[in-house]
Amino acid sequence: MELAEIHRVSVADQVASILRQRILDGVLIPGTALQEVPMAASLGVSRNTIREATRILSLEGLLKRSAHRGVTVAQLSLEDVGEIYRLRHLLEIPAVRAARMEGSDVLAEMRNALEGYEEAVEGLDWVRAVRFDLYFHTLLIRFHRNRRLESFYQKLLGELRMGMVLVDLRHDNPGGLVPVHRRIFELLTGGKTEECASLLAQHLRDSETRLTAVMDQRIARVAK
Amino acid sequence: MELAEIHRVSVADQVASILRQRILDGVLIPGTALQEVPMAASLGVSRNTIREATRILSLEGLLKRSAHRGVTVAQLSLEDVGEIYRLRHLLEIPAVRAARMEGSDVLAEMRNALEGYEEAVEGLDWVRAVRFDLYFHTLLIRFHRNRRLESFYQKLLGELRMGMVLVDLRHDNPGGLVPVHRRIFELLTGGKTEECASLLAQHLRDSETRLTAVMDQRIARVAK
DNA sequence: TCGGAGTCAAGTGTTCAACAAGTCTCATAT
DNA sequence: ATATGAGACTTGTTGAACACTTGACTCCGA
Repeated sequence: MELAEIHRVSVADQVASILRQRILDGVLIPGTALQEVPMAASLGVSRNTIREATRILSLEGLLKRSAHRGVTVAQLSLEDVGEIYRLRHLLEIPAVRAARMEGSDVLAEMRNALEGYEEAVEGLDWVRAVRFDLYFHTLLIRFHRNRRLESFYQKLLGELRMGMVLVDLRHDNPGGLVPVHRRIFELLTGGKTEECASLLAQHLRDSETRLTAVMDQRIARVAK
Repeated sequence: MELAEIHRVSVADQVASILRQRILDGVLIPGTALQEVPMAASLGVSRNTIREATRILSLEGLLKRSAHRGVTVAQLSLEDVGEIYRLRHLLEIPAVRAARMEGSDVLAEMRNALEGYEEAVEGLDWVRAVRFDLYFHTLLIRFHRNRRLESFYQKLLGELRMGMVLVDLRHDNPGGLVPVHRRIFELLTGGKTEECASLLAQHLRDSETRLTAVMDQRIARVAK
């Protein structure tokens, strides 16, 4: 008899997962106010459980709580984006330098991420594309072989993803990014570490510029 | 009339702070089991509030929850220590390279931390010494000027502190570390960035070795 | 018309009590 | 000595209640 993996997750964690997914997939838009009673009713759980879930997500930076005023879906500012991208440089570049290919399970997963990304782009599924894009970068971080860093990074990219799913696919075709990802992967597997690092740095700069531009437009439009 | 800073913190947050302090000061020893009802009674709050607080601290890595089995104060393994120290290298070294002295409020605080540390060592107050030691390093990170990184780092050093306060002062005199901290500070203010970085790296290696040795002894003693 | 004080509904913060669902202990039987 | 239950204990979750804030609305006077 095999040892079965039992799925024992607390209700609060499950609720947190559901909400997290809705936020990351752009179903819940930044700024949206969430009320405890309606949420509890719609998910079929008690208010206390909802409160635990929102507590979790606020510590992850996806929700923002203000006392007696309720929780809202967090909104990334331009400073936030700058901050996160500086961290991406700080952490991803050393990651490719630390990369060792020996029997790496990471590479296989990266190939999956790459293919998922390319398919999503081809199918014009923006949400999926963003998910695979950031998943690819998370895998880069895995070369540090550091669980704490990995979970921190996942949180970081979660915040970013929340902002990225909002950009409009028609104005901002991500297709141009496909070759970059593939090239990064090839340089990495080819052992051309320094070339890979500098291409990655360039890619990060481009990505930031692109996101910042869209956010600027959005801000301008709102101000109008 | 001035705009007064109002201190409106939820009870759950206050409870979390109290428990956090007790853990970081070594009052609550790693491995200790915490029960909800007695805690709630002793702190004069409800069970729900206690649960929120423990949820917070478990996300910080200071408590460990296992379903239906209660929460215990987290215990650092040797792997954890290694992981944390690798992150310290990864983050602190670039921090001194990024350091810019222009009108820095950080430097003044570092001097405070330094003096607090030296006083604590002189007074043989180990808990205080560890607190100031790690505070000094937190300030180093501040040169990155990145709030997310800072809060992550604080969490990291919190975990470490939980382990460090346990070492026995008599067997492991930290006095020898005083000059190192001061020297790092001097090199930093003197603009000798590279010397500072390499001294810091050495200091981190020493610190890890020292902690690991004590933990090894402790493990051996328990196994006996 | 405008601005401010008082009023009120709605929502969050916190507590309490109850029950469901695991876990641990310990006495019992083999 | 090793399984096996029964039962006590603890955590997980719910639902209801009440205190406190907040924000909007009304009403009033200038």
